[in-house]
Amino acid sequence: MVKLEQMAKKELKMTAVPDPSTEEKIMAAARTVFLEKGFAATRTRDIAEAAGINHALLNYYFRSKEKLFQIIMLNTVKQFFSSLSVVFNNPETSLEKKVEEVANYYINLLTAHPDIPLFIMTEMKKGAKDLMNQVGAKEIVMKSVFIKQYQQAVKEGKIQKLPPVHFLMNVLGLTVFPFIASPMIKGLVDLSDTEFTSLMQERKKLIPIWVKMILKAT
Amino acid sequence: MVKLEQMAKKELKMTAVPDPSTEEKIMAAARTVFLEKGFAATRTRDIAEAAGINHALLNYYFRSKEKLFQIIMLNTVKQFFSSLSVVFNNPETSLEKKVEEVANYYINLLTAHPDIPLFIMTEMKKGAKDLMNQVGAKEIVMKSVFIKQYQQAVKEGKIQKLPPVHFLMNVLGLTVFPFIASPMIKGLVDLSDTEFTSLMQERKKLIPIWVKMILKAT
DNA sequence: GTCTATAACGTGATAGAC
DNA sequence: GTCTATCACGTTATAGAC
Repeated sequence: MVKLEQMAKKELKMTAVPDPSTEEKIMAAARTVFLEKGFAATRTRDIAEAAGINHALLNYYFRSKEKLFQIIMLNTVKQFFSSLSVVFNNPETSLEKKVEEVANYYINLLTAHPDIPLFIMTEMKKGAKDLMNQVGAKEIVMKSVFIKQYQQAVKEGKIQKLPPVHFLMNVLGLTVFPFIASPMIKGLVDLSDTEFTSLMQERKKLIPIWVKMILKAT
Repeated sequence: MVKLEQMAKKELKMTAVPDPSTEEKIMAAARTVFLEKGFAATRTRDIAEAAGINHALLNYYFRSKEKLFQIIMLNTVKQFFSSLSVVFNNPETSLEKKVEEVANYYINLLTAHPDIPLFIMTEMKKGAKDLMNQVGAKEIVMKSVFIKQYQQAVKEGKIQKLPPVHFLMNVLGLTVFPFIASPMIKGLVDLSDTEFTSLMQERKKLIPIWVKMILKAT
């Protein structure tokens, strides 16, 4: 498990390296293909081809498809929660400001990488607990300044008295769901990719307003 | 394509038949397994086992895994949109009432079959357009009384002036997203299945209130 | 480290007896 | 219609030359 952690770190450091090593090329390609097709539907040959390397090298560097997948998965989940941690634990910003920052961050991230949420949700069905522990998701979210601020606001009667889970589901639902459902949405309303993207940009401003209303509702 | 439609209908009529035929047993089992694992990860042998039949019979009745999948897929999407149509096109109910009914319907459906949304969203990446046409999803939603009421309310200045897509995403996001993300949510907050279900029951009342606030927000 | 060749296995599908 | 046996193929993984 330590080994896996090390290799996972390696992938994250892969930014702007002059000439990517074979190992790095494989990981980059694996990330793309796994995210697009999911574990079961991707063949190691697809990854090798996308990486422009001989497919035997994949096993040389990572032993198995499964191991390679675990590394990619771990990093993707890490990415999903890491910046959330920064935003959620900033003691300087208000509850409302945090919502705004979360919406902004995720809409930017998912506009660039729309496959992330469906990938994470799908693969979490096969073992969420392990992953959540490895990235410390529970601590990041539930022990955050954000939650404390929420509970304080409830105590002061400023917002509706409800468990914070509802609030989490609301913010993520409003922000992340459109990306998950984008094939359906685009089919329903005849949206081009560009039009969809600008809708999401609009939501950066709208979601904080909406959430503010939701919080006060009785 | 006519043939496929007929077989798809057959599956829907499968309720409370005294002794299910082999064909029906296969479809029921296929539905369960496909919904749980997705197309790529399920083996026809899994389906045969779940149905309690010889795995050669699967090909005898349905020619291929692919054909069988299409039937299941079509019915699942149909189910997802059918009752929506009834609710959305009722001229007797108000906009607010419709939101309430949609939330109620989906929370009931997804509590019983939590795998449906992730299944639909995943498989729609490989061809949403065809499916949407086959079930007439675009007409059901975009030409509905619901949309007309929405546009009327905008014209009268009763609600915020925004394209109805945002509204659709909001209602579905608040209602459906929690089921998609349930493995993550349960991991974050340490919820049992029962606790999760009762949270969703709570949302039946909350979502209509929240949506009302969202609509008015400026 | 990288390649070719091939092993080992699983899976979808069919032939043919009953 | 149902079963057993088997084929044909694709896929992961490895052995071994370079």
